[in-house]
Amino acid sequence: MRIGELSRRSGVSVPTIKYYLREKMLPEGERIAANQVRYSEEHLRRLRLIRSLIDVGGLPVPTVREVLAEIDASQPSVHHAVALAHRGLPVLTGERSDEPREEARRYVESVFAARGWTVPEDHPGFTALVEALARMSLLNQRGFFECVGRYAELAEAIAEVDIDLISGHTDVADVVEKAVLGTVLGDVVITALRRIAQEQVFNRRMAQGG
Amino acid sequence: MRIGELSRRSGVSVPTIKYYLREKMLPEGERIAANQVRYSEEHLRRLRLIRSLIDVGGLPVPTVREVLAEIDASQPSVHHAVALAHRGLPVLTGERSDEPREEARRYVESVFAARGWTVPEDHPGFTALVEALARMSLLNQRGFFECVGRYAELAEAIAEVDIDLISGHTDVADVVEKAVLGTVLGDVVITALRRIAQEQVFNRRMAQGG
DNA sequence: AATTATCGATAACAAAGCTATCTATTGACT
DNA sequence: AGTCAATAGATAGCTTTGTTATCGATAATT
Repeated sequence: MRIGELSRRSGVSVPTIKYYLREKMLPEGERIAANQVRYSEEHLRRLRLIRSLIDVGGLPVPTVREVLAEIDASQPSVHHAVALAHRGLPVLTGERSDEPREEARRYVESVFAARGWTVPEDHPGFTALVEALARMSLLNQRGFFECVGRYAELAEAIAEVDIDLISGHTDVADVVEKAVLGTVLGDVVITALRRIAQEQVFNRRMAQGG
Repeated sequence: MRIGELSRRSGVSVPTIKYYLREKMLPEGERIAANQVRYSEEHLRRLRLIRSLIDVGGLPVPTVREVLAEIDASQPSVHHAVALAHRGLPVLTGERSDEPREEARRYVESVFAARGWTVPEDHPGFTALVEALARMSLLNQRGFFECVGRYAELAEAIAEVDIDLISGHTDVADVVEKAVLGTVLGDVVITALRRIAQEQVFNRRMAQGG
């Protein structure tokens, strides 16, 4: 198909498709003539993947490019691809370590030790978690700390479901893509479900207790 | 204190503080002279709240302003404040309803019916959820649908913890602020924990099964 | 033959979020 | 009292991000 049809079927404007081509997020099509390029169903699929990561997952364009590069690699790594995909999280690595941050860090370490989790200090998830708790502490909301253990337990149950979803597949590229989507769109799904569940629980308790 | 000290103690530059004042996110200080304003500890706290919502929660500035306005309201509503705070989610309401979207919508409704959840069709969480699943469907990842039920169950367990945290407090403004922080920073906490838990579960299974 | 689409390159645009500049005060210190 | 840094308020500028528009030359379509 030509770029016009690709645009129509994907819902992405022609200039934007050209932009993605320039940014190497979309591979070049098959050159038919000096001035003519043909695109395939694969391009359509790739475009849908890009748009999903951008407007559902909220990933910035450069991150999408990196994630796609990893998916396209000859030896793609699930671990690396998902790590890249997590650039949606606040990146808060270079922060100074003042007292509330140290307190939060010690607390998280104790919770993880209790669960038998082993996490490197510079893990993006770890630093994001510490940062969130440090802010809570700064805002005198230290009561939140007590929830972290229970959240961790439930996060583990979620992760079991996540890993179930990708295990049993052998094609590496497929697993990587599933992992990326499961993580990025999965975050949206879980956040949305949490939001809805909060209302259900809230309403139920209002009805019961008053 | 004067604006310089406020800047030093909060880590926010003077021009940025002035910007937040212009944007009505930070209330005006006490006017000492025609050309002199005094700020309080409350301003410092507010500034920390703003920065937490922006750089940990990732909320856009206009959304932060709305959330703060609700917190400041004479009769603040937890429901409304949290709804505003959820503008971090992809806002995908005006989407056309094509076949994959309809399929996703029907599926979500069946899952909710099974759990006894009642949700209006235009609920932001609902539309975000439907959109995420529709994209999965478009990308031939319909296997993800089967996880939604389990995710919903776990989301409900998370929501129980969330509601526990804010119940038992009587001051309305305090409850609203706790709810907003619990939702916005809580999302970051849960996402980070999920990411870490995925690695733990993955490594554990590798060790066991191979 | 006439119209429309496409190509690649480059420039323009819009929003978001800060940051810088400017002038007239004002406070702090010697 | 005199000097110098800080402040207020207003306005303009900057950077990044993501997208869109323009253009001249070719190619496809009717």
